[in-house]
Amino acid sequence: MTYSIKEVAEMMNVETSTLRYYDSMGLLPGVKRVNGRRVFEDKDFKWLRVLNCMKKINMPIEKIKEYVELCKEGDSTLKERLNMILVQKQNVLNQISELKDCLKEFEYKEWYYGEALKAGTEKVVENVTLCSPTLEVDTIPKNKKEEK
Amino acid sequence: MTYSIKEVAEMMNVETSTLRYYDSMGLLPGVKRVNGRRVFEDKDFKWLRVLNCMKKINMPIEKIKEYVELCKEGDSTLKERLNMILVQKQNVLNQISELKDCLKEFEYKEWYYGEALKAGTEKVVENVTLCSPTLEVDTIPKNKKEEK
DNA sequence: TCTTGACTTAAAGTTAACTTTAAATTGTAT
DNA sequence: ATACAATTTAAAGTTAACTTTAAGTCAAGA
Repeated sequence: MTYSIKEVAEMMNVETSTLRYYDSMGLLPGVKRVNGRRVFEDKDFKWLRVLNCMKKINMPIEKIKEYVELCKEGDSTLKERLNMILVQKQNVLNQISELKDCLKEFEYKEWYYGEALKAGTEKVVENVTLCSPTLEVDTIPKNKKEEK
Repeated sequence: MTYSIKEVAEMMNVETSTLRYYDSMGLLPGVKRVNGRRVFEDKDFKWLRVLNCMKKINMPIEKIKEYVELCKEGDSTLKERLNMILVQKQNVLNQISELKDCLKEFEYKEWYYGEALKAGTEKVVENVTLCSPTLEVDTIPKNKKEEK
């Protein structure tokens, strides 16, 4: 099965110009041409999936290109590629960890605005920086405390 | 306790010029001035912490400014702010979910290159797109299979 | 008092990652 | 055959988020 650049763009949810840009930056190795037009095959999708991941973790295009170049060089770069993958894996783990901290902040804000809305004013909570255990308990109805 | 822009920049791990830029974009409301110089107080750190989160989840500066403006308007915007927080909370959850998928891809690549290095060549694994259960089992030594 | 270092603003410069434009070519339907 | 839609390239334009520069102010120590 083969696909045009437009079809691939739709599948990947990007502009065709973005795919052409990636190609011009050397990020789409092995994409065949027929009469000058790009023709995407199944093997290209395997790579597009990895590319997608690399983009999502904010790897700069130059770094992704480095990886592509290593792949092109063959088996002699296996170790280097593994190292690159390990670094990026740690990078994702760090990002997930940071986002989880942010999530906590937003969850606190959700609680904060919930309390403020109940009271009709922010004054009730505006001096509270952290959702301290004490405060947490105080917001749990008395008849529910035992269940905890 | 008060802090100079340089001290804050060091604590937040950003350039002083970045803090001035944020200020110029209206992202540092309430920072006092003494003889024209910015003076950061403890209350400013509370906000900087939130700002930091908003930056980490890739909220554009314009969007953050919107939130700041709503805060300035007072209690009449509580509901709107809660909605904004809920949207961003979902945003973080989505990002975490996406990153977890990426993590899987990198973990697969780690396995892939591990196998390739053992064999000395990529040919052994290069046709394998997914780390299928079958393949997973095949890489577990026979004497360990029972333990699973 | 003088020098040094940290601060100020406004404006210009930088960078990455696209996006748009223009002009040309090709494939498909009428 | 002709029109239309999709493709191509090269080059210029855009945007967000800083960063740098230049020219000046201010406080503290020698």
